[in-house]
Amino acid sequence: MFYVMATIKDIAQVTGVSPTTVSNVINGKAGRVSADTISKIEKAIEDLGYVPNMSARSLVSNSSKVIAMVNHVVTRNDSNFMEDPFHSSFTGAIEQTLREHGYYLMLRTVETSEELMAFLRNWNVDGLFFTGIFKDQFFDVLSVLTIPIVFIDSYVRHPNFCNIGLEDFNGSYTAAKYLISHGHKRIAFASPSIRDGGVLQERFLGYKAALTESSIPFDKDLVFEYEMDMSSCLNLSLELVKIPDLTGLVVTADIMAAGIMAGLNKQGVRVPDDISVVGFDDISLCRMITPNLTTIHQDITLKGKLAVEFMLQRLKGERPRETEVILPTYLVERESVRTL
Amino acid sequence: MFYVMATIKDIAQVTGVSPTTVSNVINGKAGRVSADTISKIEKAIEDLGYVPNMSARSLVSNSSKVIAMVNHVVTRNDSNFMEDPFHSSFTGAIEQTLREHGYYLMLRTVETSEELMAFLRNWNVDGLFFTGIFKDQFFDVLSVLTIPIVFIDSYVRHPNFCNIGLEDFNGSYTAAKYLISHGHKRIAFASPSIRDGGVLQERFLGYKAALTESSIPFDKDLVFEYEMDMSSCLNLSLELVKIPDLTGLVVTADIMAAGIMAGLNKQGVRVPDDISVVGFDDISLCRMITPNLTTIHQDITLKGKLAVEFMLQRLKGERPRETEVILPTYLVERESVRTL
DNA sequence: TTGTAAGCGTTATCAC
DNA sequence: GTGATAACGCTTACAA
Repeated sequence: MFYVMATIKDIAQVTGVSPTTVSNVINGKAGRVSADTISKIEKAIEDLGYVPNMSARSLVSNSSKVIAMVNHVVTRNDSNFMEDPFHSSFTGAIEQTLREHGYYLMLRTVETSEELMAFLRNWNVDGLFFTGIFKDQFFDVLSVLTIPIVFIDSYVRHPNFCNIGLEDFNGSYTAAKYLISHGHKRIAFASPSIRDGGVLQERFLGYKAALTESSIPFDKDLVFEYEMDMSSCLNLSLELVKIPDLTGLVVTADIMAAGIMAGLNKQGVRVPDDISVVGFDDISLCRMITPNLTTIHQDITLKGKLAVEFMLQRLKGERPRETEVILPTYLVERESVRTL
Repeated sequence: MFYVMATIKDIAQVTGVSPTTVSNVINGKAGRVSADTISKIEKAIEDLGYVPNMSARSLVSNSSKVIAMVNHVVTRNDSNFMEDPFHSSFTGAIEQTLREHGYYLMLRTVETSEELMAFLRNWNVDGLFFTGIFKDQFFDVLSVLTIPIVFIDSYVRHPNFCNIGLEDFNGSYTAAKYLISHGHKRIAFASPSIRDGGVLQERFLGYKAALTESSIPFDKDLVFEYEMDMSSCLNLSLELVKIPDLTGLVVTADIMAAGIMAGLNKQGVRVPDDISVVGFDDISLCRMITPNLTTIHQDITLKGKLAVEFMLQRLKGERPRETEVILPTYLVERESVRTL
């Protein structure tokens, strides 16, 4: 397949030593090898352009150096489902750090537990990042595994797992409170489909708690579950303008907020004059739209860093003292909220 | 590592046949096996939860089923380098189709040819997606390979490679022409670092050609190479407002255009009243910002589809008649350009 | 300090 | 139809 594909045997032959010795040198067990042979072998490795065959290693060593980033496949509104700046910056950052530590990143979406399990065993996967899992989903499979598993944004607790989470409840709570403190009373909540035990549910509960705390009756007609893509946002804005007295809106993602605002704008409804909006995430988009979006900030870079850190620790066999990190959120005040 | 890890041998033992027979059944060489044993074996496979060990397969068969998506690591302005909706939607789409055909996707960034080569041989990679390569870069390595290679957005021509490209020249040409036809004469060009033989160079040349064709002298002080992140865009907008008589701006990416527009806005410079802007890509963001961004459309989903299609064809050993597809671009008229 | 040999899970060749 | 056996490239006891 490739021009040359030197193996340990080739190196051994050229150098006049045994495969074992070559292997020892490669694996840094240099204590057992004379300086002379080491340099001879290293030269041969260089000359022949030897690179280890990971499949062979994996086969014999029960460690594949493969880390998987698993996404649960979600029903998506067709095409532009992932015009979501998150995953990419995230995945990129994770790949980089992993690579620096000698690991390889596989991407995979799965639909069922069986699929997941099969995949993990196909490749003898060493570690697992899992994003956006819901309560009980895949739980049967995952809790059986002994490899390091790092969850991102999941409300699952288990001693075997690490979780990098976010103050989701708190975030939306703050958002709603902020609107309330600015005189708003009729506040809607917009989010993609809210599922049990998921991030969005927490955010929803935060929103609700803020209302209750301020003695504002919760009105479930003000909760809108729409997809994040542009046309869904447009449709949603059509609904919003029909609501009498609506003055505030809490949204669970900046992109969605931006889409809605564009829709409202088209309807002649002004933000923040007619409706005030608070987003979630604080992506750079917030400063690109007019008005600049007031939002709940989260540190996505840190999230990625922590996730890999956890993974690498567990990979080394260390057990991090904390099995969970909840990153803080805070409100960034911009221009999309008006005082009533 | 996992609770059970059934192998072909186990299946053989349970069924009372030889590993060879099991292997034959698994690989659909059923012609050689009696219907009776087949069903026995299939049952055992089910019962024991057997899944093939890909490492072993890879080792023996010279085919790993691993497809790599390789990105050239770019100097990036620190963190939020990849807040770019493209790669993620792209990668996601590719993974999905690949998976449906029994392949696995590895993500990898590389800095040098050696690194790339080592990686490919480490895993005996079956196929390669390569994004954003520049002329001659990695060329030495890639032209030696016999595995299918699909380029995306690369100006490299070679009989071994497939390339999914875009009318980059034409896109920016159209953008500039559009501005010119609306009465603009001082038109700047904003882009991330323009490298020889890259996509951005083509776009730059398109812009330049439009000027020349309309007898507008090219002024290299109107070419701005800035990163795409928000703060670079802000800085760039600071420069732009200093230029006397500047009325038009051609930008090579929508996100960048949006960032610049936000910056201009902050300076009290209005789009399109003071400066008209044309973007590139037509991401959903265009309809979220005010004014809606006039831009050059490209079909990113189609790009992904074609890329996998090419890959799968070549993987099957077919040689596509065309080795290159250049996707069309066209201008989408919105609100960011004013007639002078 | 170095070498021999077995074995990881799979497929392929060839014999029965 | 079915089954030994070897081989893929590597690591690891165990010898020498």
